[in-house]
Amino acid sequence: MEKTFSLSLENKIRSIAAISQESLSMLVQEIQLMHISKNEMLLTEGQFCKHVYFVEKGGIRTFMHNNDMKEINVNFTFDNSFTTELKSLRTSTPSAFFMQALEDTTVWLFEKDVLLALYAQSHEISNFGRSLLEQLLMEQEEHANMFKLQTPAERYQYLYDHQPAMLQRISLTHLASYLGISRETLSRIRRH
Amino acid sequence: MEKTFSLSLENKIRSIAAISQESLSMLVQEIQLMHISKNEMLLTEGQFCKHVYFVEKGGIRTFMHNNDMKEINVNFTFDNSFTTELKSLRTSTPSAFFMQALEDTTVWLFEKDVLLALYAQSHEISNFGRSLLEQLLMEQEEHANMFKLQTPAERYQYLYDHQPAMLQRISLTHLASYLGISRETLSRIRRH
DNA sequence: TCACACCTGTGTCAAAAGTCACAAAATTAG
DNA sequence: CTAATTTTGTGACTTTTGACACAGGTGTGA
Repeated sequence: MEKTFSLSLENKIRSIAAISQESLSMLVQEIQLMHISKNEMLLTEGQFCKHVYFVEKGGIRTFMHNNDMKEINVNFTFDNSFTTELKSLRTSTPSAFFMQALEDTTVWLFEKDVLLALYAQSHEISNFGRSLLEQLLMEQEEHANMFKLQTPAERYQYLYDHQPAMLQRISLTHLASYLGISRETLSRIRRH
Repeated sequence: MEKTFSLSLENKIRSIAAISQESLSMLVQEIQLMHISKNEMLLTEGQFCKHVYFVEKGGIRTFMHNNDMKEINVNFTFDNSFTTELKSLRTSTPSAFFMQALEDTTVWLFEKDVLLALYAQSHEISNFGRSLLEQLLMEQEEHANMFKLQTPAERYQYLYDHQPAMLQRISLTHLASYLGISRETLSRIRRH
């Protein structure tokens, strides 16, 4: 662990909510920088998630096991994005999910208890927390609607159009379960 | 429109976040009560959503049209629950969704601009806003995971086990698109 | 209470996706 | 650089789901 100025993090925070230099300093004062290597776990099933994560560079997949013990990916987080396991974080229960680095990854850790204290001290930080949640919820709703409105081929096309960079960094195997289809079907969709 | 004391609303707010009597009063001071009859629209596609809704009694479905202009239900909200169209509310864009009463329904309206002002005045109200979002996000994540982890029959069984009251109030036709399957398939699943 | 609209169940068939098996290609580790 | 491992592509077959058609049931409003 170390700590260094991060312009990309500062820009990201400012893009989510207007914030003064003072509040920004408070927010990033106690965060920790962490490097994790490809395939290492950021969070394991059963652990308590105590942080909000900001992926500065690299990629994280969030997955769980289904009834057949197959891995099902539920989220991918790449450069300059926030993520967490909200249910575990919020309710202080063991995580049902794993979080694993897809590449060598640099992550800033925002500790839950520190954040809660900061919310009480600064309206700006409180607004930032709420805006971040709003953004995550809108993304999640959009993703959920993909499953109801579109066929598997359309879901793939949607990512192809809206998140082309993601497709370069996620293996077909991992992408398939994220789209709710089998590896073979995705391979055949991609062929055209 | 009228205004009346609502114990169920007060209890709901307190269950989401600890709040003093003073902050609670501020929060409910300007909200409006609205009755809408079965099949009436609470929000129409293209309108700007300007409120967070609390359904005191009754039921609301949120739906949109797919490519074939078929109605796809994306959410149901019944007694004692909050809902809104977050994307429209948050980004001040026209709603992509319709919201319609499934039954004669009583709704409290929380105006967006009033809420934003209150967030700046009271840490407790600000915390309530964040907690409500956290809760909505956890529900949404759980719902999205249903589609990746479970078969249509398992998804129906899940609702049967976790939200039995909902199944009594939603028509099979509406439920089918919510579960991402055809009306006929749901009918056959339900037969056993 | 009667007519009409809407909702639900079901049979038949077609289309889509899953499963299994295995080969080819790509990536990784030593 | 090479062997081992992992990932991807594909064929054959099975299972699941969707689409269409239509009958029977339910509810609603005039």
